[in-house]
Parts: sequence; C-alpha cells; structure tokens
Amino acid sequence: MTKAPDPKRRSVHARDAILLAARELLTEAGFARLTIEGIAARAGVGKQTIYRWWPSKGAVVFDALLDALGSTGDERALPNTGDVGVDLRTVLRGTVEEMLNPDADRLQRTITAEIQHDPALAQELVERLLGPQMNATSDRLRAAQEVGQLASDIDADLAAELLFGPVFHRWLLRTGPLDADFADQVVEHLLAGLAPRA
Amino acid sequence: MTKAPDPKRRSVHARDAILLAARELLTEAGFARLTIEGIAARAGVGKQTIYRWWPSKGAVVFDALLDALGSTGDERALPNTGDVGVDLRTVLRGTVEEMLNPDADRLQRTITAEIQHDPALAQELVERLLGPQMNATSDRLRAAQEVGQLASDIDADLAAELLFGPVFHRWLLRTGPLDADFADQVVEHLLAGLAPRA
Amino acid sequence: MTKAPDPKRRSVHARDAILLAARELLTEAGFARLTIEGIAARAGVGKQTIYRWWPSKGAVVFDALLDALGSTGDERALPNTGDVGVDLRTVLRGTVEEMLNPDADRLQRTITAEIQHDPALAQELVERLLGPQMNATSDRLRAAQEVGQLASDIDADLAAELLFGPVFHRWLLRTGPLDADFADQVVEHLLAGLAPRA
Amino acid sequence: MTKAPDPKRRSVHARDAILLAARELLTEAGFARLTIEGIAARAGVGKQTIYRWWPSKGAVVFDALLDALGSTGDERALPNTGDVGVDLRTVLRGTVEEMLNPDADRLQRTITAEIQHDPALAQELVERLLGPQMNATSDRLRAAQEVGQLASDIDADLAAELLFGPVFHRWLLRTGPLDADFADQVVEHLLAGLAPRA
DNA sequence: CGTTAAACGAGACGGTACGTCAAGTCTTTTC
DNA sequence: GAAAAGACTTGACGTACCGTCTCGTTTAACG
Repeated sequence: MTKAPDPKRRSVHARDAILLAARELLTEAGFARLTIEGIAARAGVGKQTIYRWWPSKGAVVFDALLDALGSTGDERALPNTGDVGVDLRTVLRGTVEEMLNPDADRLQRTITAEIQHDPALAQELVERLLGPQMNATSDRLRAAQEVGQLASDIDADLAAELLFGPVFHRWLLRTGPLDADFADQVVEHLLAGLAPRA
Repeated sequence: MTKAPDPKRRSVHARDAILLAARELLTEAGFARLTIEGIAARAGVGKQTIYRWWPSKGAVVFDALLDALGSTGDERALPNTGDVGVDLRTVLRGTVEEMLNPDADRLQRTITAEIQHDPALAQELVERLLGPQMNATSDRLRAAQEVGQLASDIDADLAAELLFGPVFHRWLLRTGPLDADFADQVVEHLLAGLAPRA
Repeated sequence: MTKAPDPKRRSVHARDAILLAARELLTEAGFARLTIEGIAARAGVGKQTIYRWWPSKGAVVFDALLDALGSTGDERALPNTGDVGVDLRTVLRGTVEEMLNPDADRLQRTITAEIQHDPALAQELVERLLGPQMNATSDRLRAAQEVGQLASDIDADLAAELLFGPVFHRWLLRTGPLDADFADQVVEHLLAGLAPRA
Repeated sequence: MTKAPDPKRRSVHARDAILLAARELLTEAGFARLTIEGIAARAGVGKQTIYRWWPSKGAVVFDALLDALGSTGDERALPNTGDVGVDLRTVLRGTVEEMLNPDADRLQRTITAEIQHDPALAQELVERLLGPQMNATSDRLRAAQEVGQLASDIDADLAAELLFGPVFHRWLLRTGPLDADFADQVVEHLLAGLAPRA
C-alpha cells in the first residue's frame, strides 16, 4: 500500500501557487498546451508536489477553476422581482453574456471538453458548480409555482434544464448566433409551455 | 509558403486505411490515447502521409467519423405519422438511445470535446452532420405548422433547438438520468408551449 | 534481374547539372548537410535520375570532385630545376598551401573522411588522383637517382610516401602548425636520409 | 543560455551503459549505421539522457573510445633496449599490427573520419591519445640523442612525425600494402637521415 | 525547544509521442 | 523510354512532457 501524504503538513503556499499558475497558463495557452512541468516551473514548485496532491492535469485545472469561481459565486440565489418572466430573462441573458466573454468562454469550453473524458470530474462539476446554479433557478421556478405563475404539476428541475439546455446547445455547437435576443426567445417559448392551464 | 500536395496524386488506399485505423483505435482506446504513430502503424502507412493531408489528430478523427456516419446517414427525413407529438417523441427517443450506446457515446463525446478547441471543425460538424439533422426536424415542425398543429408564428429552427438542447445538455453534463422518459417529458412541455393559441 | 539503364540514352545535361549542384552544395554546406534531395532540387532533376546512375551520395560527390579537379590537373609533372631539393621543397610547399586554402581544405577533408567507410571510393581516389600525383614525385626522385643526387638503392615510391606522409599526418590530425617551414624541414631531413652514401 | 545539467547528479550507470552500447554497436555496424536511438535502446536508457550529456553522435563515440583505450593505454613509455633502431622498429611494427586488426582498424578509421568535421574532437584526440603516444616516441628519440645515437640538433617531435606520418598515410589512403616490412623500411630510411654527422 | 520525519524544490531518469527530414522506391505524366 | 515530378513507406532525428525516482533543504508536529 502506498502511503498517503499527510494533509496536515500540506504547504498552503505551494497549493496556492500551483492553482494560480494553472489558471494563468490556462488563460494564456489553453488546456492543450498546458503542462504539469509548465505549472511547476511557473509556480516555483517541484513536479512531485503536484503529483502528490492531484491525480491528473484535469484535476489541477478543475481545482484551479473552482478556486477562482467558487470564491465569488457561493451564493447565487436568483432575483425575485415578482415576475418570473423578467427574472428568467435576466438570468439567461447573464448566462449568455458570460459565454460571450472570451476568457470565460475559453475556461468553460476547456472544462466542458475535459469532463467528457473524465466522469469523476463531471460529477464534481455538477455537484459544486452546475448543480447550485440550476438549483437556484429551479428554486425561483418553484416560487413562481407557489404564486400561481406556473403550472404546479411541472418538475422545476426539468424546467430549469429546458431553459439552459438550448442556450448551452447553441454555445457549445455554434449552431447559430448566441445573443440576448436568443435568450429572450427561449424564455418566452418555455414560459408559454409552462403557463398554468386555464 | 509551403507547397501544398497535389490531391490528384493522393493514394486512395492510404486515405482509407488511415481513416479505418483511426476509427478502430478510437473505439478501442479513446481519443486521449489515440496517437498519430498508432494510426500510421495500424494503417501500414508512413507518418508523413498523415501529416501531408491532415493538420492535426482532431482533423483525422473528424474525417474518420464523417466517413463512417456520412455514408449511413445521408438522408434522414423524419417520419410523418400525421401526429407531430408522436414523431418528435420518436426522433428524440432515437437520439437518447444513440447516446446510451457506448460506442456512439464515446465517438460523440470525443468529437464534441474536440470542436471546443477548433472552430473550423465545429463549423464543418454543424454543416455536415448537425445541420442536416436539425433541418430534418425543423422541416417536420414546419409541416406541423401548415396543418395547424403548431402555432404558425414560431421559428421552426429555434423550436428544434429547444427540443434537442435539453437532451444534449443532460447527456453532456450528466446532470441527471437520460432515458426515454426524459425525452418524452421534453417533447410534452415543448409542445405545450408551441401549441396554437386558441 | 534489375534491368540496367542504357548509358547511350543518358542525358548529359542532367549529369552536368547534378555534378555542378553537388559541388556547389558541398562548398556551401559540407558533406554532412548534403542531401540527394537537395542536389536533385538544385539541379532541377528527379531524384530517380540520380539513383539511376550513382549508387550512393559519396559516389556523386566523388564524381563531382573528379569532374572539377580532373579537368585542371591531368598532367602534373614536377619541375626539374636540376636540384632535387629545390623541386621537392616547391612541391611540398604547394601541397601545404593548398591545405591551407579553406575551400580545398574542406573538400579534401570531406573526401578523406568518406573513403574511410568506402574502400571502393578509396581505390578510385588513389588510382585517379593520389596515384598520379605521387607518381609524378617518384618520377622526379628517380631522375635524381640517375644523376646521382640520391642513393640508387632506394625505392622511389616509398620515398614519396616518406615525403607526403608527415605533411598529411599533421594536416589531418592537427598535431601541430602546418606551414612552409614544416614542409622545408620534412624535405631536409628526408634528403639527409636518402643522400648517396659516400 | 540553455541551462547546463548538474554533473553531480549524473548517473554513472547510465553513462557506462551508453558508452558500452556505443562501442558494441560501432563494432557491429560501423559509424554510419550507428544511431542515437540504437544506443539508447541497447543501453536501456532514454534518448534524452544521451542528448543531455553529449552534443553529437561523434562525441559519444569519441568518449566511448577514450573510455576503452584510455583505460589500457595510460602509460605507454617506449622500450629502451639501448638500440634506438630496434626500439623504433618495435613500436612502428606494433602500430602497423594494430592497424591490421579489423576491430581496431574500424574504430580508428571511424574516429579519424569524425574529427575531420569537428575540430574540437580533433583537439581532444590529439591531447588525450595521439599526443601522449607521440610524446613517448619523441622521449625515446631524445634519449637516443643523449647517448649520441642521433644528431643532437634535430627536433624530436618533428622526427616522431616523420616516423608515424608515412605509416598513417599508407593506412588511411591505402596507397600500398601495409606490413611489418614497410614499417622497417620507414625506420631505416628515417634513421639514415637522422644519424649523427661524422 | 530541540528532534526528526515529512513535505518540499530541484532535476535526472526511462519512456512515449511529437512533428520534421531525408532515404530509397514506385507511379504518373511529359518530352 | 529516359526524365521531371512527387507521393509513398521507412526510420532516425532532436524536442517536449510524462510520471517516477532520488537528492539535499526547509518546516512543522511532537516528545
């Protein structure tokens, strides 16, 4: 049995330097050109220190991203103006806007590509980033159901996926122009289908 | 300027052997473990012959997939039973079923990951595979509009994306179980929103 | 049996262009960086045309050199001033001088290196270049024997080698400075040993 | 400036395995067919380990030869029987004999060819192998001068070159048969020229 | 608080694959 | 039918990183 390293003795400084270096190099060169040696060199760290704490390049990048995103986005409850249509439009336009930002675009594409080959990463991504985000949306939808703005017999989690799915599809596959107008149309058609039956 | 090779002199035999080898190795080992050297060895071909005609590993794989899929899926018009709900359920269940097939799943994930870093590939994929498939669906939707099963003021192309988006989202991000039931629900809610207004 | 090409149909133009290109590239880049492809490209000739008529890169270079040297140096009888010492000094100083010329130095080193791995080339070199040169010297020595300037019981061919050997040794191995003074000393000591016995 | 590796960390085992493999392959296949990849494979070593410590194939071979020859030939003082003629005959016959041994012949031709294109190697060869050997000879000649067997006004280093030069010339250029008799004749004529004047 | 075992930086190691270059062979087209 | 053009298989090149493995050097938990 290979002896596991002792987390208590772990150098916080090394960890931070590694994640920072990973983030910087990822932005500069992209995932494909990112190397463990490069991260180690930039971080001023021995390669072994990386291998000691992470199983793969993907895991490092993933941690680096969580480190960056997690700090800002812990609590992202949706706004509630009283009009669910307005609120959904706001959140979906925000999603589109982020996708149009070159840096965020690159990071998200990188991680989306990466999880295709690593189900464990995929699960962690869903649990720690996507899940919370979609839960915030389905929470807002449930609130709308309670005030009678949406049919009450609809699964809010499914509805959230009906909302984000098309945007994600268009972004990832570039099937057409991705803009605020597209986001609005998705919300409009979706709400038509989710409206309470007369 | 590096002189381009003359396509007239290209060896068909080499091309076919390369694409076949790529497909086999991709299924056996996955994209990450796929190497140019491996393809060349399996195909009984010099590495230079690959480099002469393709700019990257991704391009080879892409051609290999088009070669395989394109031959079978030229004409994929949707069925038209007269009931658009039934037909959409059929096509979406078919899509889900293909995603559940391990081989197809791996190939599709590979190529989806690949196009994230190569917009040119992405465009080609849309034009040659995704586009035709989505057009077939939107054609069927337009037919439904003409017989009054769907509201006539809705963009059929957008509707097709509303349909495939959620399925694609769940498959790619593994946000939940992907099965026929999920496909049915997507169709149901979508049609509710697209129904002609009284 | 592989059919031999017909020398009668050989293109003189191609032959000359190849040998010229070889000579030029040899001077520009040296033997190690000389390639068949480079020669073919420079000569505006197909590679096959080179392979058809020469068995190896060394053979081409060799022909190229013979073509260049042979034309100028067919008849190189030594001067005969009546004083064999003066004449030997002249010829040895000339040899040294040529070795100090950078272009000639490179060509000679190239071919000397090459014949180490190719006895057939070595033989041809001796027969067509070195042999005639040394024969000219031994002829002069024999003439000296006839007029009593040298002991008559000495093999003139051996004596020629005693003369050129040390110069060649110092040039090839760089064991010390190679100059006219060195040449003179070699001649002086050699003649002392070859003088007629009282 | 590319960072130089740290000699303290160098693996002795790898170094020895590389030099041994180089020597073996050189004997088996000759210099032209010798490859870095072949050496690495035979030595059970990564190619990078060779490139880390040697700049070229020639340098490896050179080190391999020094490693082999240097160990046996550190001290090669010439015999001193009292008769300089006998001693020179012995050493020159020994030189000829070694040149007639196929393995030694191949090694020496290889390295002689190699130093033509690499003056740095040439200098090292002279300093570490040829130099000591010729010094041993000139030492013996000086001893002969002291006891009056040779003229005292002759440069012993030059004399040594007069001795080895012709043998080397005949061996390298194959201008004639190389045997003990030839060695004897060289010594005889040389001594005639170097004898003390009456 | 000093000891001491661990984590650390550094980097050499055996490997794999890269993308390039040239070798020598083969085929197609031109003169 | 030789020659030009150039695509082909082969194999070595020298480079970049991989993940493993020592090395000395900090450094932080515990005796």
